[in-house]
Amino acid sequence: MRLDSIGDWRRTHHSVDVKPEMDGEEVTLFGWVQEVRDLGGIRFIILQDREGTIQITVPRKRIGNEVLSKSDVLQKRYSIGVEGIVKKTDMTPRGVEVIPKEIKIFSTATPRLPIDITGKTLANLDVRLDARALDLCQEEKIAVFKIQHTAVDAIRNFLFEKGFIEVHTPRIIASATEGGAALFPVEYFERKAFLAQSPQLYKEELVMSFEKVFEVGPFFRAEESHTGLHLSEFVSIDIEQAFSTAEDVMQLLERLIQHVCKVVNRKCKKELATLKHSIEVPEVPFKRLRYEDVLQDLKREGVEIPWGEDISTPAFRTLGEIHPYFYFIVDWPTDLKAFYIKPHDDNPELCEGFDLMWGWIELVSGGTRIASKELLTKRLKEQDLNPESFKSHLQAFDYGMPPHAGWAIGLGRLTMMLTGKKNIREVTLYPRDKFRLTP
RNA sequence: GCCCUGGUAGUAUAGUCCGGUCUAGUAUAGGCGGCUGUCGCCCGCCCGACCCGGGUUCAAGUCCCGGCCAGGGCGCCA
Repeated sequence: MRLDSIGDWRRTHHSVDVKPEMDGEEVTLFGWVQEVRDLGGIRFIILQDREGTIQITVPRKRIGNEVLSKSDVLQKRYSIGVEGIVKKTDMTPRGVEVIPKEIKIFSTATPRLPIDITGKTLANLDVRLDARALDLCQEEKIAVFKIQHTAVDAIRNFLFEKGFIEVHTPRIIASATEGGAALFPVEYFERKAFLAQSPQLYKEELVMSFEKVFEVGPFFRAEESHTGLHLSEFVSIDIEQAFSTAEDVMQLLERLIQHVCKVVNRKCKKELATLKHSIEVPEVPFKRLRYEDVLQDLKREGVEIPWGEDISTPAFRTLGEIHPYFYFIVDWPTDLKAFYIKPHDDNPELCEGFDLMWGWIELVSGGTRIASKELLTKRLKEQDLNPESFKSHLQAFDYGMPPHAGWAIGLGRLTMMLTGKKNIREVTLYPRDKFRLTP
C-alpha cells in the first residue's frame, strides 16, 4: 500500500475538542483507527487519539472517489490523518461527526492484533504485557497513566511550594552491604557496582546543604517477591527535611495525600469515569495507631502477634478491614525498623519510624532519622551491619548533621490507590519482576 | 524460594472430575460477500487450537511423572 507523508498537515484539534458548535468548520485530525463500522451505503470510522475518539462518517454516494477508496482499506490501528468538515448531528453520543474531504494513511497495522483493543474480549495481564505498546493504546490504560502523571505533578507542585529542592542521587552505588534487600550487581569498568535500592543515605546527607530535598526516581531490588505489590524496578518519591521530626513530615505527608486526592478528583474526572473509580478525599489528621494498638486490634480479631514481631501480610489484610482508609502506624519496636530510624529518647525500645497505610497496603514509610554518628554506629552494629562499609556515609555526620526526618512513597502503590487497580503491574508502563525482563 | 490452581485457535472460554460420536463447542478477532445512521451494528459463508517431553492404555485434550510458563497466596522486601 502507498503510504502518505504528513506534508504540511498539522493537527488543528484533538478528537474531544471537536464540538457541535463548530458546525461547518474545517479541521485536521490525527490519530488511529479504533473501529470501522461499514453499513454498506454509509461507513463509520472511529478515530482515536490520546484524548478520546471522534466519528468520521463516510456516506458512500456523497463523497469523493479518492476519500472513498482510502476509507475502503482502513483497518484497526492504522495511523491516519483526516481533513474534514465538522457536522453537528444528534445521531452520535457526542452530537458531532466529521465528514472527510481528504484522508491520509501514515502507517498500517497487522490485521489480527494480539489483543482485542475494543475491549469486547478482555485479554489476561500477561498477554497484555507481552504486547504492552498496543495494550497502552486503550483508553483505560491511558487513563491510568494520566492519573499517575497528574498525581506526580501535584506532588511536585506541593513540595516546590513548601520549599523543597528536587535532587538526583546516584543509581550506581559501590557497596552491597547497606542492609537486607538484595541488590542487582552491575559491571562498572573493572569493578563491581550495584543498582541503588534507595536514595536514603544520599538524601540524608543532602539535608546538610539543601535542608529540604525530594527525589522522584526508579530504584531496584532483587527480591524473590512474587506479589501484586512488588517489582524489581519501582518508582519512589522520597523527601528528607532538616530540623524536623517524624511528626512534622507526617503532617506534610497527610496534607500531601489529601492534596493529591483533591487534584486528581478535579483534573481527572474523565479518566476516573473511564476507570469506574472514585477517590474519597481523606480528612486530616489521619488516625495514628501505635504498634501496640495494632496488636490489640488484631488480638480482638483473633490474630495473635507477639510483641516485637513484624506484622504479616494476612495480619495486615485483617487490619485493613478494621481501618479501610488511611492511617499511620507509629511507635514501632526499634528492632523492626531500619538502622537509621531514631529510637525514642525516653524509651529506646520504640522508635520514631512510621508507616502510612492504605487499608492493608503500606503506601509510605518514614521517620525521624538518627543524627548522631555515635548512635548510628551503635545501631549498625545492633543490626549486624559493618560500620566500616558505611564509612563514607558516617563521615558526613562529622560535618554538622542536623536533626532530620523524611519518608518515601511508592508511586505504584499510590497509583493503585488512585485508580483502583489491584496489581502494581497494571500501573507500571513496563513492569520488571523476576520473570519479566521484556518488553 | 515455598504452597495452591491452571496452561485448548490471535484473544477469552466450554470440555478434563468419571479416557471412547472431541472429526474439540461458543464468543470475539481475522478473510470474503451483503446492508445508508451505526455506536459491543447486523446477516451469510469461511479460516483458526488441546504448552513441551516421557509414561499407562486397544484408545489420552481428559489419567500418571518430569519440565517450562502463568495466576493467586505466603515468605523475602536496611
